[in-house]
Amino acid sequence: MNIKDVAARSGLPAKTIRYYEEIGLIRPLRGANGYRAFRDSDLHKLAFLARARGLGFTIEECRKLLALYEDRDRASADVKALAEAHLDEMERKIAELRAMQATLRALVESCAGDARPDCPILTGLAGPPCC
Amino acid sequence: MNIKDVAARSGLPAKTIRYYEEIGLIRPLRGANGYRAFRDSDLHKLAFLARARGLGFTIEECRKLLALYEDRDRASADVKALAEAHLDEMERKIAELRAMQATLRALVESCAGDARPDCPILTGLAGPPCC
DNA sequence: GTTGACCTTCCCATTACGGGAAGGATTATG
DNA sequence: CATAATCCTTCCCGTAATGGGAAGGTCAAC
Repeated sequence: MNIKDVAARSGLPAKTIRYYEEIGLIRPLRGANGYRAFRDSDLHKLAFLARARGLGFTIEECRKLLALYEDRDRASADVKALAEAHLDEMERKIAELRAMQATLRALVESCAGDARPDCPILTGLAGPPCC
Repeated sequence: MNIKDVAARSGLPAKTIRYYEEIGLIRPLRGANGYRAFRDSDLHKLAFLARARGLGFTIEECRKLLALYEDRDRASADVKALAEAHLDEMERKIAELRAMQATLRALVESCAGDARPDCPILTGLAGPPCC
């Protein structure tokens, strides 16, 4: 398979696939013409990576997941630990976003949003709530 | 004021302050020795930027907010629109994180997490749920 | 006068790619 | 069989918002 085929089948852009090779996530063969020659195993890995990335795992986490995937003697506990760490990280990000949202929402709600210049959002950003 | 002072008072690292100057968010004066000489107005802007960044606004959004802040004839509606767009963006990100979380959480919950190699997380990543 | 704490600029690294150029290979069409 | 379209390759630059650290000038204190 050439790169366009695996791109279509994995859902990843060709650019991304080349990048994944560059950083050692996959090692496709090479044809006599210099073209990458992808095996089914490469495609499987790419599809795996596409899903893992889609769940928000970083590239380095994906690398570990792939290593575990390829290691038939892994302990599922290792996988679970990685996944739970990622769940925690997402939880943290959500909490952070919610906190920012809450603060901004309060400012937005106190803003008239009309043609006048008075704006509690700007004064809120300019200084501590009421000094 | 020198950079260390405004850094301490604004809560921003000196590096960040230099960067903000480089991209034109602030324009501190310069002393004869080449040191940046920050006025109170610079400090106010930096504090404003620190709060806006803390609420998740991008640098370009901060630039617009700062312009509105400095424009005494702005309409509060313009500020509110910017803030609401940002609220929407945060909402979108939260939804995305929650969706990823839900998927991953389902996989994690079906994983024994013991010394055995069988792992639904990995098989889930390897292929569509049940084909 | 010499530390030590500042300040400056400059360059490289980060994350995970995307755009696009320059040029070779393959395939399709006339 | 020539040529055009489509592929492929590598290479280099750009993103967002800094952080790290080097090389070197300045300033305050002792």
